[in-house]
Amino acid sequence: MTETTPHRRRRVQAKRPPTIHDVAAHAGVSRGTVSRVLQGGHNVSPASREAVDAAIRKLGYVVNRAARSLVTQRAGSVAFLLSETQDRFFEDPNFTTLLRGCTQALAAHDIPLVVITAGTEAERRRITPFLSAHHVDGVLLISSHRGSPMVGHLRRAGLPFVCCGKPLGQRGKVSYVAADDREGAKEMVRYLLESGRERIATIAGPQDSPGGVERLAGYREVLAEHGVAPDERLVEVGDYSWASGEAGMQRLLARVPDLDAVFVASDLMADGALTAIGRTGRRVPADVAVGGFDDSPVASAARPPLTTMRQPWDRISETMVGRLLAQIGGEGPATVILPTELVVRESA
Amino acid sequence: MTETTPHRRRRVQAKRPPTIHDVAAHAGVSRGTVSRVLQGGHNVSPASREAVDAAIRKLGYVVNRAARSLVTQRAGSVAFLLSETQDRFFEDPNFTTLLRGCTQALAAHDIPLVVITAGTEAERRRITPFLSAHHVDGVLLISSHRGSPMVGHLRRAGLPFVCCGKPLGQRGKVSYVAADDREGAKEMVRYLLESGRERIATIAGPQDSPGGVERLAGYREVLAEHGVAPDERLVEVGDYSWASGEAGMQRLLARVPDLDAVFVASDLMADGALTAIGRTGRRVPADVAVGGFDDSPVASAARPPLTTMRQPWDRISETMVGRLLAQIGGEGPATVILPTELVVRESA
DNA sequence: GGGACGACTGGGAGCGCTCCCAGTCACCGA
DNA sequence: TCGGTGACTGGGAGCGCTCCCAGTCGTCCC
Repeated sequence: MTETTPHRRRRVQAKRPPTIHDVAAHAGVSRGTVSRVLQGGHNVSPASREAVDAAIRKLGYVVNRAARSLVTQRAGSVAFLLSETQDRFFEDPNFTTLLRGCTQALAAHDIPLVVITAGTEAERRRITPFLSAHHVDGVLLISSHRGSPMVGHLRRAGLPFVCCGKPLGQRGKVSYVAADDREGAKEMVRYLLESGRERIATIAGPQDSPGGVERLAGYREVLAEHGVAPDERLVEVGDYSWASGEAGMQRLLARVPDLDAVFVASDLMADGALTAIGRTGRRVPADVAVGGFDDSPVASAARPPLTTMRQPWDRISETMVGRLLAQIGGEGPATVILPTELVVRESA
Repeated sequence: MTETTPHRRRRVQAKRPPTIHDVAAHAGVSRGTVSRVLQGGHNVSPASREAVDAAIRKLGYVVNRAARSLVTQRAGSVAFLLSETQDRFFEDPNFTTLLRGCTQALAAHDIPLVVITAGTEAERRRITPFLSAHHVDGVLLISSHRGSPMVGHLRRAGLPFVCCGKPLGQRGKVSYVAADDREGAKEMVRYLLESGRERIATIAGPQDSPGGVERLAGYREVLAEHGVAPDERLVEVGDYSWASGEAGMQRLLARVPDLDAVFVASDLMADGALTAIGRTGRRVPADVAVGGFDDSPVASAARPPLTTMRQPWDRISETMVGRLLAQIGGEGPATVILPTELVVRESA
């Protein structure tokens, strides 16, 4: 009778971390019971729960995410996907605020955040398999441009996602969270009007970005509501960069020397505008009032500090994460618009 | 004779993604052979390899990372760990540059980057189990302060890690990649001396950060080498923030009105210094030359644009990733110092 | 008394991989 | 002819979990 040699291989390794099996043995219960405690402890007697908790603490047990993922078919992580030319985002001061907010909001749920860039076609090709294989459970999509190709990819992959800002040029229902750009712009322009300004110019954001479009629309709307005749010579369009703000302001001042206020669609551009104004010898806010948008760090560092509309980044990131988790949990898409807040400093 | 009912449960679900088994069946080989192809194709006949590749393409097969992790005991991902008060980093323009560089360098190896913050004690407690359970294979540690507690944690967890910048106050060998702060500072001060400046002040960085210490040391060293008597009235210490640069410059000018140059340890502080100088009616660079450090975006946006030392962020992040992967592969710790580069603009 | 029910538990099966052993087959040199 | 060797392959075992089924108890109601 030959003895069966059951190739017990058991990789030799220095002290493997404890498994659910060890915990079960220590607590004198079965693996099933430990697993039940791990996911909330329903249908577990108080005595068992306590024994398991004690064993977990004693052994320093941490669940093995790979094993869990394998059976639950869930990655247990979420992606922060930058679908945009690198520089545009990485130089945007709002970007880090958003990243920080999302990281924190997810940390509360114990969900790791994976950062992925998809600025070029090559990068998109590389990450598509990653996404369609569901190596993350959902995606926070950061893209400011019209028609990001990622929206289509994500839909096809069947991955839940939430956009930051309204995605332009998309058919069908897309989840997004955005600040109320139009209402924010209106409030700022209204504030300028009410503080007695009469010739209010604007430097808008790029017209292929939702913020750019909406803020310009808000500007026009308020003026119309107040019976001010539209004057296209008072409108410049920038690209959110410092330089475009400076250049835009220069053109505005050349065209309409007696303007007495300007609503600039981003703080960075507003800072550039400040420089252009200063160069002509005009004083801010005495001669020209300047209103920005974002309340990014440059706003308080600018000279004079900028009056601006604060974007509620904390709430935006929290809401994005909340929505994403809801969608991963099976809920349908939704859109959330959050109010902005006027921050009065010295420039207006 | 009761028939054994083998509870074939096989979760019913809409079209599961193809597994290695499906690929094997399609290619007419065994799972083992597919697996071998997946990891480089050693000991696989060309015919098999080709059949497997074709099957993979046809089925759109993507390896299941969870399953692989489970058996290899490797997470297949790496952490970007911010061990620092949130704001300090998230407002640092270099931070995003570094994050971008690391993401890109890792993307080339198909390794996802997980962002983790550990600014507070509570956060550290939360992430410690995550790290010690090896939910990532290694850590890129971003911390500018003396004695980050994370170094100890990581050591205890046996996780490979590489610091960005020399970690202060650490015993034992720690891997790090840093710019040559001291040599960079020396080059800048040398440049100021050679362009005829005689009373050169400095606004140093915080003295609990390696950059702060080294750049100040470099400043002192060059002056000594050139036979300039040390004068502590010419030294101010800031915290890298815009405001501290402005305040420091104000104090310097009050104390030593006839200084004709200043070496500022960061561009952000240098921009603040510019404002303080401008307010006194002095001209830059005619009256006071200003040299910064970093070559961050503010350097070119400043008025006048800053002459500064460029930190080689791209190479730093690439090198950090390279070192980390080497350590994950079993190599020992190492330190790498990369040269900085003088960028001459208008301020000096 | 007996059936129904709810609370709780144990443990088999299986998630999709990699690892490793035992082959098989051709080829070579003695 | 035969053993040895190297290239290649198949498939069992097992990584650490969760899921689910089949139990085992009390309890309660008819």
